[in-house]
Amino acid sequence: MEVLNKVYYPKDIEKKWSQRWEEAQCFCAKFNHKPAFSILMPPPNVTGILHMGHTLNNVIQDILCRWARLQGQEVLWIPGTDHAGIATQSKVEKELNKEGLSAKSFGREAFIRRAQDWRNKHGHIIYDQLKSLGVSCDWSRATYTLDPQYSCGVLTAFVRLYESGYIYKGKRLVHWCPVSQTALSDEEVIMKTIPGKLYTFLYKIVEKEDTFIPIATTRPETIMGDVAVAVHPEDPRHQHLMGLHCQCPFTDRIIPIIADKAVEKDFGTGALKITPAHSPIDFEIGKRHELPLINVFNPDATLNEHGAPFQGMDRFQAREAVVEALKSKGLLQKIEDCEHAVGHSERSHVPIEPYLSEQWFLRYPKVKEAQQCVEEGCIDFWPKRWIKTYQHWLNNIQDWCIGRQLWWGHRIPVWYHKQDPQNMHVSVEGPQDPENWNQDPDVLDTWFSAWLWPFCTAGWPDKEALKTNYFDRFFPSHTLVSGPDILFFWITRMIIASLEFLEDRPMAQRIPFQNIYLTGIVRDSMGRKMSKSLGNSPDPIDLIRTYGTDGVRIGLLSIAPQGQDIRFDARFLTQGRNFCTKLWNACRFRQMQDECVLHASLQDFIVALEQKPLSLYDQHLLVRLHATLQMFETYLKTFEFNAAIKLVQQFFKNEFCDWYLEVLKYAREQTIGNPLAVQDLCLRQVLIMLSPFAPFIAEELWEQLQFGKGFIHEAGWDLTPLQNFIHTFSSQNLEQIETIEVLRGVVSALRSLKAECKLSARKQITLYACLRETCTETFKQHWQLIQRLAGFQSIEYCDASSLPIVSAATITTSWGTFALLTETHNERQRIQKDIHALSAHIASAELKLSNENFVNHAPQEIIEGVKNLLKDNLRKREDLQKLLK
RNA sequence: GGACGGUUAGCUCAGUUGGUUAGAGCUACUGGUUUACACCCAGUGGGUCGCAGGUUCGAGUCCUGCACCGUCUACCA
Repeated sequence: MEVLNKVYYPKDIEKKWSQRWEEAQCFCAKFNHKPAFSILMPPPNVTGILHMGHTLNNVIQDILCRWARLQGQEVLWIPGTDHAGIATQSKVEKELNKEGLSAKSFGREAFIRRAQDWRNKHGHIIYDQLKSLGVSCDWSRATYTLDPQYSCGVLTAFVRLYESGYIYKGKRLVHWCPVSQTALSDEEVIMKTIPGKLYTFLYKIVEKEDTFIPIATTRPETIMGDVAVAVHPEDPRHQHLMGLHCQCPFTDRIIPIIADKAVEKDFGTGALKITPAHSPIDFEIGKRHELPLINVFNPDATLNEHGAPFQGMDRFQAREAVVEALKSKGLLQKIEDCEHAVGHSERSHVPIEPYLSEQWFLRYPKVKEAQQCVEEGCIDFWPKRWIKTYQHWLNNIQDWCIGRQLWWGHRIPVWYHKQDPQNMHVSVEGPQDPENWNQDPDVLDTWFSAWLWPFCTAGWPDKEALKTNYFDRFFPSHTLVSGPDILFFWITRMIIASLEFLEDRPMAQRIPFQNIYLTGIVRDSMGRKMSKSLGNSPDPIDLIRTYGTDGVRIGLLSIAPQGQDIRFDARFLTQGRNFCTKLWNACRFRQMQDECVLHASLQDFIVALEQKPLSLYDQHLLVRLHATLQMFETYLKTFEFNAAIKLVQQFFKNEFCDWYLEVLKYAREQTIGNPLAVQDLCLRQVLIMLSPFAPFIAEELWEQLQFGKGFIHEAGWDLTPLQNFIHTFSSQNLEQIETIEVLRGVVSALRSLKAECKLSARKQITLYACLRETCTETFKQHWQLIQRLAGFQSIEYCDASSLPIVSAATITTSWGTFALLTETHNERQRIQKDIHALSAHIASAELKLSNENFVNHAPQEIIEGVKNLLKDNLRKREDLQKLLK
């Protein structure tokens, strides 16, 4: 018969199955009577390229989907991409700049066309990369956040929130990115603690000759925007100055010295310059004291006319210049080093400015409900500890600045009348007479579209679309899988949006997902975050080329404990690849033994098992297989993927290959048991367990070995027939089956004995055995196998006194003592060492048992356990002591 | 400043409700290759479980304090 290639070549096989799955539309969700299961794929940016984080996330989602399919559920997994406002806009701007053009000169319409072109050209890259990971999502339902229907949902959400009073326009300090020149939300600002300087300047008191007040600041460039100096009302140092005025440097402004409790007495000089247009605290103080707002910056953070005499300078240049100027006037008292936290733009990495502007804000609806649904357990977190973080954020939630001064995105559906700009029109369709209106120039934050993902992907608010997409069947989804970095950006907001917009349902039907699984961060082998600038982020596509998709998936998952950061090292992928090869070869070995015939169902396998009586080795393996299957199921239910994959690997390698197949080579010669049927069943179940993790190789071998008529994911996961079958023999025979474990221990001990004597494993010599009476029969029953596995020519049974002692190496097991004739020195010493070790264990056990407290308090089974162990050790020691005599 | 996570073998990590002599994998070292697989097999070595106390008959596991590493979060010019 035809046998597999000697080596597994993933590339062709992956291509073949990707095509076959797609042709058969395996992963398109259908309407049927199966239980429904769905997952929301976090949409990557259209500008994105696949990184290790995506790889981990999507593989986990794929495992959940494939596992659900195995269990007979109908699975919907919608993929998609996000238009990524700032990221895409800056990418296109850069491209234009290269051509010597600027976005502004290009104009809004032309720019958007250009961005669309860009998306059409590059949008498929991330999809192709995802496909090569083997993800089983429904590509026919792929959604893009700027699709017309999706956009309609976004605008509808805006209009509804506006109408119910949650969206409003306000003039206040926002986080301003001087590079992208747009406002940002709180979440897009990253606080970094950086070293800076704290300058102390002297402001001249107007009312008193030659008197100064020292003020401390880290931002001298905003001095021209000062409108007051504030001190703490109870600060003794400045009592005499309160109510007086001082001169604002570089301007002719006379500014008051005011008292406000927000000033920290102990920081700096205790006197704070108040620049309400450039600092949130100052803004609040300014409001309380009705101070004017003076903005000294242009949108790009160069100084404007209020910043004279430094107009036109960049903010950092201006800082130097101001310091120099005041120094030359003798008004600089000191410069100190100081660490302080400065907000940085998440995208362009520059320090953000608190900047006064008019923006759209959202006051979050349904905050209480969002907390409640987690408290009540409608939504569960994995790992649980994230619940605290989630609740903490909701407790401190701030209004969301949703407007962005960009062109790329959903334009805000608000129009201002040309004659009367106070007259606003807010609707999805826009006004009837557009010629009389100007639309708001801003677009919405990208996350304002992403937070609608759970239902806009199904066509919300269009009721017909929701129906044709079986929304009610597949909502809520089962699990959201993501990194914790977008817990607030996206996950929490999706919960709020779903609670708000699906209002006519009970809470359990309004939440977007039942579980939130937060993965760890993939770091490099030194524990650093992966980043472009460090160049420590491997390209998953390269890794797939080297290790195969399944190798990458297995390797990555086996080092990803639940919610813990991952230290990535390619050598783990080597393990994954090696495992695939091993699996491949075990199947090849099966083919070499005998023809494989088509088995259509699990029942067929069991029928095959019943054709011949099973050996003890067969029975033992089947019992182990069953235990493995049950454990596997538990692990997947509790999202312990790394434990699950390790379990399968361990069963397959240690129990199946290294033990059973070696036994089988002997058993076949002896024609005992039913090794073919046992192998078939084990391989079948191993492939099934592996299929969510390593879908390509599993599918290929499933076909090669003819384990079913259809795809492997149609195999089903009902263990009952197997359980019943195993019960037929294991119930009366369990004790005997368990002796196989001891047998393995004895074989291992004998191998070790030979190795220690520097004898080759194949060296055929005589084994001297001094067996315990109760074990003699069992030992003899397995002797031929032991002989073969450990390599002995013959055996001589003897009692302890006749064992050849001094010139022999010995080992003692629970079945008895074994010895080899060899030129070993120090054998006595070795035995003494063993006796010594045993004595320590014996002493500890005896101490325990003589402790009344222990005997009175400890549970019976623990005491029994200690007693048995003591007995066993005592006997072993006795055996050894006999040898020395 | 607050919250959370981590600290167990050279490395990466398991270790359930406290309970028998703390386990894997990788690496290292030794040896082997018979009916699959050198992307293989067998064997060996290696740990006062971060530190200091406490509770208990019994602590890697529970409690208290400390140290170090990391993440998030709020920030004072």
